[in-house]
Amino acid sequence: MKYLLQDLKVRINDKIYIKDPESSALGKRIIENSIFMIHDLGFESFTFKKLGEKIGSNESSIYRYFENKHKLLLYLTSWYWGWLEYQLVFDTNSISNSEEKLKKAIEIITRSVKEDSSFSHINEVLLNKIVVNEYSKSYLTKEVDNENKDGYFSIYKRLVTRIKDMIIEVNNEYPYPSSLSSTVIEGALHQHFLKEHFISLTDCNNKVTPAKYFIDLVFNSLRK
Amino acid sequence: MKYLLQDLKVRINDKIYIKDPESSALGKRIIENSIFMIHDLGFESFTFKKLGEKIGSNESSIYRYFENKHKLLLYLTSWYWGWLEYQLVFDTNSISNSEEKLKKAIEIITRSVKEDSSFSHINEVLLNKIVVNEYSKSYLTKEVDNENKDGYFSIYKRLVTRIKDMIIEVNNEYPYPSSLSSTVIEGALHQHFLKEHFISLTDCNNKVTPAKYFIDLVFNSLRK
DNA sequence: ATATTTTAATAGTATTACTTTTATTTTTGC
DNA sequence: GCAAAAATAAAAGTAATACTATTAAAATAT
Repeated sequence: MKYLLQDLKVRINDKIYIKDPESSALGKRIIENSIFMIHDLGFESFTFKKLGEKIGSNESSIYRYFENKHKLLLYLTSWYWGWLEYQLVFDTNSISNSEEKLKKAIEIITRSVKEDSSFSHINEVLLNKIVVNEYSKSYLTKEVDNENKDGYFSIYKRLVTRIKDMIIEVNNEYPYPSSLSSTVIEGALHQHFLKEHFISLTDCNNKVTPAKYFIDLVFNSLRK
Repeated sequence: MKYLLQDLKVRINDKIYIKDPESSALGKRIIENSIFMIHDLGFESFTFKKLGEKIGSNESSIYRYFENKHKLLLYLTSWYWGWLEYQLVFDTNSISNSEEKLKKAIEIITRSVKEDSSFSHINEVLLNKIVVNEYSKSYLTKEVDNENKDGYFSIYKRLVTRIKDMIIEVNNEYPYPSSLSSTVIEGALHQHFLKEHFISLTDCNNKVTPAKYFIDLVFNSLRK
């Protein structure tokens, strides 16, 4: 599988960038180092000027790739969801039993990324942490409806739909498959955040994974 | 109940503000109009300068009350959670049946605020919308651990704990009461957001309330 | 009526989030 | 291998943000 991923290029909506960062060495350095910097500084303190300094390049050159840092965040998070979707499809495709398939799917989307598959300049471990801490900020904006129309969230939406379809496969009478799917995906990020910063608000810890909690939650809801 | 609320003053951690906005007419105008402006502009575009202009006052005067707009957001959201907690306690206190009590609690925390109880300068309808759109931003920061230590999120945490305790009352063998509580409270905000901006990702709409979905979710999990 | 506190007005600073222009370097097409 | 085109770097500039500091005026409290 690692092998196959070597050639994977996640397809990102080309309105998100001005110039495709995958198309040049500078572009790749922008992506690689923006992940380090956003992880270190947090999205609010991260600026293109600082990034330019870090990669020994100019602020204005970065603007040739992304209109602003919000678009860069959309790029990074879209890439992440696309990467997760690939794993989801790959790892569940051969499972014929629908319960098992859904269980596996929940495991994949709720686990924290432990090792950098390092097939590229993208560090998935850090990117996963960025998504936990920053993803909400990409859509909790006044521009969300326009950006949604432009398809900026389509990969994420496709992922929610995939899980929804698996839920329906298990129990087609369950009345809230979309809400349950979005709850699990968003809730997983939230439980990971709580685990790090508000331990009294979660039961997840070293021993109890979010996967365990969410599998219990989902299958209790789908019992007939 | 409206009557009783007239005298309610939500107690906010006094480190959140420099000068208590409840203590002066200017302070109250700051709160009242910041709610209008954050709702209109979104938190990112909201500034103290604009607020100063709107209330016919000076930017620097607002800084006498709040260190920065992040602290103002913490104030507003703390007030909101305190107000919700009051309703929760008030409306569930007399219910002796623990299932019924939890059901009522979920209804209260997942409903959207429909009418301004207008006992004060605070518009709860708009504040509820602000919480849906902006609350995550108050804790998804690099300062969260320090601010948590300083008790900035204590009202919210107390609310999560109250629901957790009600969950345990219904089924003390359920292994994830804290996670379930935090999932419902955070998930309710999320479902309301999806309802407005990503209808394909939720089953909630005019007819199906988030309350309905979450009551089903919770009680399916608590069945013995 | 005076002292104290609060608010308003003004000005100033450092930083952000860009844009523009021009020069230099790199790539590519022939 | 060279010219043209494209990409990048450097520098400078702008408007806005997120503040701080100072001083004056107004409100209030004793």
